[in-house]
Amino acid sequence: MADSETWQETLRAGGYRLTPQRELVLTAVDTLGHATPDQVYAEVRRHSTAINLSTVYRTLELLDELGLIRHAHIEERTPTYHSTAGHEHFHLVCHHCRNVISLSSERIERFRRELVDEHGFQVDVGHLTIFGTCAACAAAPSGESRDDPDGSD
Amino acid sequence: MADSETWQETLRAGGYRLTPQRELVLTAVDTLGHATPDQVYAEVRRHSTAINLSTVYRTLELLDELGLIRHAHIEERTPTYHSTAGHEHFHLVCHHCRNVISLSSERIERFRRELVDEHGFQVDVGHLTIFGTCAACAAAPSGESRDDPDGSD
DNA sequence: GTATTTGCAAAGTTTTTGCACGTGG
DNA sequence: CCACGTGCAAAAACTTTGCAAATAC
Repeated sequence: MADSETWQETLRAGGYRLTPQRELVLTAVDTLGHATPDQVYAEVRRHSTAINLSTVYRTLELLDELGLIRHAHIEERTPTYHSTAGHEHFHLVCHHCRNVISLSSERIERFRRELVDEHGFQVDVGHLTIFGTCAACAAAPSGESRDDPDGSD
Repeated sequence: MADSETWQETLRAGGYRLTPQRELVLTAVDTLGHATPDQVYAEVRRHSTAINLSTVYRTLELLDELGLIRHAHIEERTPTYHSTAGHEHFHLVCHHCRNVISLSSERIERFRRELVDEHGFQVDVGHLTIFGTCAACAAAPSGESRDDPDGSD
């Protein structure tokens, strides 16, 4: 993880170059909070046309390897990237309204420890996504609170 | 969930017909434990050539809607289907060796309750996949225990 | 008999790749 | 300068769709 290093230092330390595209992608992920490659591309294009979708894919993969961003599986079949600038967190995603709630990794600490103690399994908290039904959607008898008419996934 | 109904009754109750293809797909998912559409297709083909890949996709979707199977996201961008015949469970998946450990929903009961109490969020346990590092891979300094040379995802 | 389901082939989406050109260090 | 990175276009991988033929009931 980038700890106290700047992203520039992290790239350099890995033997990678600082390019405008890499900065644009990193900034876009920070701005968006959570974003699929397509969304990152769209966000970058708002600031500059000087980027190609395949570069976005390559850059996201690189930044993920370097720990400057992380990805989880919030959408059905596209990874969703998020910044690692803040505290480590995981996600609750509502099946119905697709709202995403971010929770600090402290909230899962006890359960995480149980899995280590009993199974020797170390949870990757930053990658964790928990699906279910949020309070609002559970309360709505039909689907009044839904942004998305389809309750799939 | 299919509770005490047979799969035949569940299909009928939904107004759907009993077809050989639907039985073959359901059996394949039960046999495989966890499987992507491709793997289900391959398994079905071992018993019969009388099925088409698009039918597999359509059938998996239908069986999922009816609760006869469930899907989680174990692979990078393909849903993985599993039977609902046994007890409800969730999955631990190792990033490195890709081994899948199934745990009974009881194992997550306390944490599940915390999320309900504090956030009103009801976890969909059957859909839950937790990524991390298994005991064997944590012990292996380089990567001796890996089936998969790549530690991605 | 007839509405549902399937097979087939074609189209749609999303992601990856090869390669020549451009550029950061 | 020169190895690394990017744009472009084409290919690959995966999934969905339209429609005629087959079939469950």
